[in-house]
Amino acid sequence: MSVTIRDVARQAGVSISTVSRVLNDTCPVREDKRRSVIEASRLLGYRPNPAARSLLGKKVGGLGVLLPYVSGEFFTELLHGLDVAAQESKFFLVISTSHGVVDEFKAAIQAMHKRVDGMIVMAPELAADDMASIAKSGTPVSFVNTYVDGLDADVFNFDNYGGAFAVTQHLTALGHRRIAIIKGPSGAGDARERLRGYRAAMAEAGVSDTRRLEFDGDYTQAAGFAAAELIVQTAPRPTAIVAANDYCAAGAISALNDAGLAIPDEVAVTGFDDVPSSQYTLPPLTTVRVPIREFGYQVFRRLVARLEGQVEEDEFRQQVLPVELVVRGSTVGAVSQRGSFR
Amino acid sequence: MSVTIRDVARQAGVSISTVSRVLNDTCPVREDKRRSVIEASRLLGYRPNPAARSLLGKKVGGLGVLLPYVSGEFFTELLHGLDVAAQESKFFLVISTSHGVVDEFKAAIQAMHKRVDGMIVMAPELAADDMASIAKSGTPVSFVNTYVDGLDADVFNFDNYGGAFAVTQHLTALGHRRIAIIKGPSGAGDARERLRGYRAAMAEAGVSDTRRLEFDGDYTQAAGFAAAELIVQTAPRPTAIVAANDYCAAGAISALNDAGLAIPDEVAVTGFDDVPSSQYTLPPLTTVRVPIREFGYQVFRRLVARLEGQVEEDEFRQQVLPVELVVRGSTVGAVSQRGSFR
DNA sequence: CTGTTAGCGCCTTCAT
DNA sequence: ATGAAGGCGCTAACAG
Repeated sequence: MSVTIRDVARQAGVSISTVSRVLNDTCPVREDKRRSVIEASRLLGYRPNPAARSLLGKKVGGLGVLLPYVSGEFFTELLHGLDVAAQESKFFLVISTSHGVVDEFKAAIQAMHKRVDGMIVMAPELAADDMASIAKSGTPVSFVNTYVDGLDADVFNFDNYGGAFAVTQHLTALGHRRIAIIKGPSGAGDARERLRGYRAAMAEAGVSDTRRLEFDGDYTQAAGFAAAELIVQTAPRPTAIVAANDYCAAGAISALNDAGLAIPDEVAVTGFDDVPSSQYTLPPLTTVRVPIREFGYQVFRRLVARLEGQVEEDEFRQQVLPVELVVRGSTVGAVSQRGSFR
Repeated sequence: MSVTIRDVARQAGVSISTVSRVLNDTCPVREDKRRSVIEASRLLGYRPNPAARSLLGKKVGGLGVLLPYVSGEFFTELLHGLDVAAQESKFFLVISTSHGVVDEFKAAIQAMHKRVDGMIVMAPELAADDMASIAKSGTPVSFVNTYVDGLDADVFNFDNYGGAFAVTQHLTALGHRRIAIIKGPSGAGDARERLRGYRAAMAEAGVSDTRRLEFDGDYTQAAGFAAAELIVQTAPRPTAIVAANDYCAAGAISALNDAGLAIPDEVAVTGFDDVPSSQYTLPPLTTVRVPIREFGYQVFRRLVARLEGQVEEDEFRQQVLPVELVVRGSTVGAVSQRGSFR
């Protein structure tokens, strides 16, 4: 086995409590003993066993992160923000993915038990009561991108509604009226919010019935491609497409290119998220910028504040982070301007 | 506190040993007791405390991953591969980053102690003896992208030498002779290997002295930009640039565009890694494809095999994974072909 | 100031 | 087949 506190005590010629006191700096210890403990500890290469500490009810120093995936630019950016915050706070990150499968998700939650002091959870597919029970499990949790009310947890969302409203309004302001939407997965709260924003902006422009303009999708490029193929066959053909996210928009752009339709002159396209690669589509994508990394950072900081007792146990916050419209060539030819909508 | 094995025992009217036996399926237990234990356990929502288990010398079920960063397409892809493998093997991932700072790295290693059963480490900046001491720490370790001999650990590398050789040879075959290279960080083993490959291919083409053609860089886009600015001022001007990685190549492309030089007609450019965005540079980048995700997966599997005792304790493997030349528009105009070089 | 002791939750002999 | 008891490494009372 590895070296324990007892080995250090023996080596230093003191009791184990003295070693503990020196290493944790919890009570004053005579200088010579203190020194010999420190030396013995270094000599032996002693590392306290975190399991033993944890057993005594101490914090373990880890934060769990539960995401659908780790790949894709969205999650990458989120992880980056979390990582920066973790480094600052001396927490380590335990990461699990659910791949949208509820069972994998629950298994991951189980696995986190007692291994982390808190959790950051993004689980669009999870039912409200499952979330509630996680929130009550004893481990503090922050939910991300979650539209469930009354959780005993902090909840952080982007302004999905506002962003979708803004990008749709941008199109109506350009004169578009037949604006199709490629929706996100029907179960996901963020996708619903984006749909709501689209409908509201359409209604404001006088289009109150959008049923014929709504097409199914699931945030993937493939779905965007397939939906756009349907859209271009619709008569009268929509003059613009609001895609639920950037990947989906990228798929739509491919389909429009295949169909020989000019973007934005014959069909304009918009996305959502502003992942880095959206600057490089042809034409570059008009979209809604989401400050993902900053978002991750803030979520983390708030959770750490709670763990450190700086937040009342029963004080929960529901926070909506602003987003920003980014106008590029996929809606207005040969122009690249950016505007904030609030 | 949370519910312990004792609570379950009381609820089920048996001893804690019986509970343990039932839950771990370690010895036969009378059917009715077994059932009441299972029910009690579910009723109370019992979760074994992993800290207590770990204290008894059991595996903790986690794998540590230590990387310079989590952002950037390279690390993202690597994480993805690791994540897939982790999910399969029911391991959780503990992730830490060093940001290239040796002290952060060492702190992270400390933090992993006894919290994980094994570690996957990528630390280009770490000294050989530090690696050796990590390898001997008791926790099995796999090193990634590491050029240090004689480690008591598995070591996985890409064929950095071969890839650089191939991409340089591709240029010499096109007739180029004044081929500049923008190097990676001088301390990094992979960068050294890439430089070696470049020099070998140049020598093969009859250019044995490349000193005037070598420019400093550090894998960043900014460095690529700066280096290319120097390169275009060189007389006689190089006709091609081998960049140490794709980001660096992207910076060089920007600089060449700013200088009004046509790619590839006046200056050809190559990268290394084939990160996804390299398909979208203008022109698309000729580069070396590295199967990063697959790589992560394999590294993980091998480590798990070791943890499960399927590998002899003192059997270490040094593995080099093949790479592939991808030819795009940045070296040959209006063509997009892909070839394997081995 | 310092050593001794009692657990934290669990698994594992050792008896029964 | 099952219960009692010891101990993993550590911290925090409790005595000196």
